[in-house]
Amino acid sequence: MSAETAGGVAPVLKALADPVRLRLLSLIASHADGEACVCDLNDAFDLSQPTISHHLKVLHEAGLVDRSKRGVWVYYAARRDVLADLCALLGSVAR
Amino acid sequence: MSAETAGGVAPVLKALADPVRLRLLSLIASHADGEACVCDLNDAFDLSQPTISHHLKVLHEAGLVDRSKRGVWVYYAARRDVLADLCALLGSVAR
DNA sequence: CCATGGCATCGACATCTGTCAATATAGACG
DNA sequence: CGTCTATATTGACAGATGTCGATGCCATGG
Repeated sequence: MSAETAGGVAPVLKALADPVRLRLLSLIASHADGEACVCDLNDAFDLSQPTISHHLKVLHEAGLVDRSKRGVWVYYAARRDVLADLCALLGSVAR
Repeated sequence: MSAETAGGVAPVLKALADPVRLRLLSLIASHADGEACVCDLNDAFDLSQPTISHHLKVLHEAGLVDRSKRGVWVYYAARRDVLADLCALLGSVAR
């Protein structure tokens, strides 16, 4: 793997490398339509609302979730393609 | 994904979430027999020998590489199965 | 127009992380 | 034994990270 590739992939892995963010992404992806409202996500954790907001921002900035505001609510949607690309890259290292 | 699963996978992802360690693992895995001597790895980076040793330790403690000493040299071998399991888990989230 | 509720941002704090120079350890070979 | 040579450990330091309370922003409803 080139240094450039590694430098590009590492931030995405870093965004995933947290138990809270892993569960957040999993929760979002397992929702119907692959998107979830922040209000639902807040209730799933014993963490403050700003902390969840922070983790969602990290996932978003890594390109792992899309963000869309509809009325008062904000929905985050999982980027399955990004996850699949990452998976393919790891698979190529394993093989 | 359960909190326990997330808590178990996150440390492995954290070990992977560094450009140097990604390239290290990739280098090790791409070697014949899937293992590489530390002396080869040191030369591939513009980093001090202790720093490389530190990163290898992180990879080893995460279970991503095996360590075997043969004479004066130490060889690290990629755990392809662990990488494959991780890949499968990410794939299940994406799907 | 003001109050409320959902979400983001800020500031602060303790902890963790990546890096290096210095030093230790441990085989191999005179 | 003494001295290389290869690798690991230690100590130190700057910068990043996860968390919270307080606060700000923005739609919606009275």
